[in-house]
Amino acid sequence: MQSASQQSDNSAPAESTHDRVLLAAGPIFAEKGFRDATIREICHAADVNLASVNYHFRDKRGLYHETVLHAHQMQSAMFPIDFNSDAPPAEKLEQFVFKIVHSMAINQTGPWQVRLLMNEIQNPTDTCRQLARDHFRPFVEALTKIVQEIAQVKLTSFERTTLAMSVIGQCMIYRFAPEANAMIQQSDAIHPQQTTKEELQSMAQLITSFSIGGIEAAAKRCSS
Amino acid sequence: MQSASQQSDNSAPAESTHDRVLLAAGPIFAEKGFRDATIREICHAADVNLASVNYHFRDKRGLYHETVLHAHQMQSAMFPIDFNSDAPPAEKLEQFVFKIVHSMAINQTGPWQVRLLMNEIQNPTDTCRQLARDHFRPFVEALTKIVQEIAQVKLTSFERTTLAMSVIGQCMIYRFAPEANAMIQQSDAIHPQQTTKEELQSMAQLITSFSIGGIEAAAKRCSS
DNA sequence: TTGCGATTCAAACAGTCGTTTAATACACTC
DNA sequence: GAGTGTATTAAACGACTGTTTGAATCGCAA
Repeated sequence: MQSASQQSDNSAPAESTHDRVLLAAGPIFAEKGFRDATIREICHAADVNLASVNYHFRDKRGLYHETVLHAHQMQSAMFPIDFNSDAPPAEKLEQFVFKIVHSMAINQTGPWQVRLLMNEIQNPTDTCRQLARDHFRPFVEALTKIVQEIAQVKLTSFERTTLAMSVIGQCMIYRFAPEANAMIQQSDAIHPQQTTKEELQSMAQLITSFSIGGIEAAAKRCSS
Repeated sequence: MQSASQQSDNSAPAESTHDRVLLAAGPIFAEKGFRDATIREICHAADVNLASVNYHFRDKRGLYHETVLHAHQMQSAMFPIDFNSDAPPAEKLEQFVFKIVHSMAINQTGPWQVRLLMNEIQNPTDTCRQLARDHFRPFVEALTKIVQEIAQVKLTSFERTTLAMSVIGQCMIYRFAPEANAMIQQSDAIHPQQTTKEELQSMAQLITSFSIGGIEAAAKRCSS
């Protein structure tokens, strides 16, 4: 197998074959999906031999698996969040919304990391199961707690989860189908292509206000 | 080309080859996606010759195109909506939410029509462009008008659209990634697999309450 | 029956894919 | 310099894909 690190220098251009393939695979898997991306194209982009994928990653799925995990940790590191904050719940909710919205809409089509993770979520493999267990579930559970705090009245498990999903749904709708979104809103200006930082900011604030008002209204309805 | 209708009887078993292929293709395209579905599998399921697809639909894409359009009109006919109702806006919003939620969660994995349309929306072809122009856009515009009515204060185009998308996002989040959703909520009961009619009902009511409260709260924030 | 267009059929075609193989080059120890 | 395990390479393999082809079959009018 691979020899950990044989290069002693840290010069950027001299990456190992392993890493060159991993980096090249990301955008290609993200754009074309697992099936339509070909090993030949990836190896060509990485400028390595065709057999490299099978040598370093066992097979195509192995490469895909590592690519998705790598993409997630890049994406996750860019937007850390404090799960144990003692800020008021409204502020914590704002943090969550900002994290999701910003991590999803950095630039036009979204970075390839986001597209890759979206594909994996929509067409999940074992990789997604692993991510769900280790990252997504704790995230959703933390959000659910915040929802309960904002609601004031005691909610059932069903109500809590539905409201939390409402918050997440608002943030993610833009990234689930960006192309179709652009088709629908077309040249009507709005957020598709090239969302500015200011638009992103006000979008997140709108969603936060919407969510807080929504949770309170729904909770009032639940208690009666 | 095909001879319109050569069969005079309406007996169910004797469908034309054209229709048998169309019906068989739906669930297979829905489950496996365009690329992974093979015309050999479709033709085998329809019990017709391999060359039938190319004869009746030109090529694989032609069959896919017709299959998606057919799926949409089946789905659309099942949940009609009154665009020109003069009911109070809150009631109209409730109608919209009910339509989306119900049309998306009929049974566990959703009917193949929903899956097929979701795939097309998430990975759009020209078929999606056609649907967006003829159906999705008018739908979103009608919803946007309702949002404006509920908001009371005059909203900008950006605000209107963002709030309308918030409503849609809440409804669709469950169907964009049903498998991943199940992974996250796992055995925690909740709505994934087998949503009952009652759950669906209360989910739609929760989302409606959430949305009305959300729109009012966001609008109040916008006007200040 | 004969002729004709529409449909169905078995078979093959041409291309692409992931993977394997066997030979080679490399880095390093003894 | 011989030996050794790792890494890279060009070439091929075998399987599967969408599509085409040319003959066979059917329904039906003249």
